[in-house]
Amino acid sequence: MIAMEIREHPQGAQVCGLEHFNLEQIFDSGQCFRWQADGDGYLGVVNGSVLRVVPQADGFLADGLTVRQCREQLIPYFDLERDYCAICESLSRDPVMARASAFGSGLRILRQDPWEMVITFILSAANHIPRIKGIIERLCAAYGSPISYRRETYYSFPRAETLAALTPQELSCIRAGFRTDYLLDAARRVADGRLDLSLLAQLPYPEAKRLLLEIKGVGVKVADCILLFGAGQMEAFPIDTWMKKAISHFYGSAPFDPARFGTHQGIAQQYLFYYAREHKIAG
DNA sequence: AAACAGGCCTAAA
DNA sequence: TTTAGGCCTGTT
Repeated sequence: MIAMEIREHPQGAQVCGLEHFNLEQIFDSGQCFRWQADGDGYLGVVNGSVLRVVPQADGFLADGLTVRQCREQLIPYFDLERDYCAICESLSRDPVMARASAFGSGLRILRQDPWEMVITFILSAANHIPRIKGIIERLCAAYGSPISYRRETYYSFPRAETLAALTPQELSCIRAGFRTDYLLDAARRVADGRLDLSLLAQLPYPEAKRLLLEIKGVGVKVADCILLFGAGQMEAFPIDTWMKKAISHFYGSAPFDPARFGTHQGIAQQYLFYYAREHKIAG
């Protein structure tokens, strides 16, 4: 086991000594929707700033960031302090998970903004990824703040207060369909304080989930995605259509309890989901 | 071109 | 408590 190191680089900050880290896998694992390929790396808008990261042999380059910025922003974002080696090893006692975790060995659970995750996964319901991305980009372009980066304009994710003040008609430009009313319910709850998003990471998983389920348009699956990708709740185990296929395919029709994977169910879910989707596993 | 999509809500048993 | 149908919009 080598140790992570962050050092200065002419072009930014360089993170090396990483194992179990692959940006391509991470950005293609369905947990984030605002990263795009950009030259030899990837560009995304995270917490109101444009970030550019470039894969390197045993880590990545954070373009234009200081070592300090890199440490403060990207260690949590990419979950770099968690020992994925140990988790894979433990999960691999299950033969299916041994295969899945080897296949997606560079996956990480991102720690994203909970508010952005609430809206993102509300929008994901009965939808395909390209369309989800389209809706989110139109939402940000219409109601986010412009950010200039290398002569291009990008947009931050809109604030809850901004969206809460809108009418469904004013949101029709994003073409979210029936999800618009759900989005507004979420925005109003957050804006007026009925829902305190800072609790999502603090409360025990079942209680945090209960809070989210009060939002219209948030069911069990969407709540689990929000908790896993936006609150670091590793007990969350979202089961969507792909996971249903994977579970019946690999584990049969017997009752399935995610607790079989121990305290890091959510990470197990990500390996299995990625494996099933990349292999187009059929139920 | 009809069916379906990374669900959820509501109504009805 | 479980189940069916509807839902905007886009794609296959």
